Amino acid sequence: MLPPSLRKSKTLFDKQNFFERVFAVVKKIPRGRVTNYGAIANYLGTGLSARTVGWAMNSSHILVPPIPAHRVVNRNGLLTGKNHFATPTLMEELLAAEGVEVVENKITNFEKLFWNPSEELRIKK
DNA sequence: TTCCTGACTCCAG
DNA sequence: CCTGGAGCCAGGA
Repeated sequence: MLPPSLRKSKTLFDKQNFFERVFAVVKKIPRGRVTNYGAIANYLGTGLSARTVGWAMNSSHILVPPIPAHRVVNRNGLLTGKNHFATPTLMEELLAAEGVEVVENKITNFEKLFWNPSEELRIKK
């Protein structure tokens, strides 16, 4: 039985390390590749809490140095978080600089560029 | 403490 | 193909 303080989170990951885990994964995303919130959540074992991953990204801008949050988009390859960057076009520009083509706020060839942490990082169970 | 919101997803119509 | 509702977790008011 989990202690009351952790019982709320059934996925029982240490809340204090959750952000660190998210950041650690994001940092490992190869240049020119992208992933989505759900994949990271799944990798961390939080499964259905993709929103929390996005929330972590929201807090990431205070990090020094900042993590490549622009490589994380939603499941459709849509740049849903672009408005949270310094400028509305910064996210797209950063991706373009890595060779990732973005059209209408959407990453083209998203399936090919998709980087799945659960596979790439080879989780042992 | 309760209520609300959100860089998400999934599922039913 | 599009829309709405529900589940999810952490912070802020």
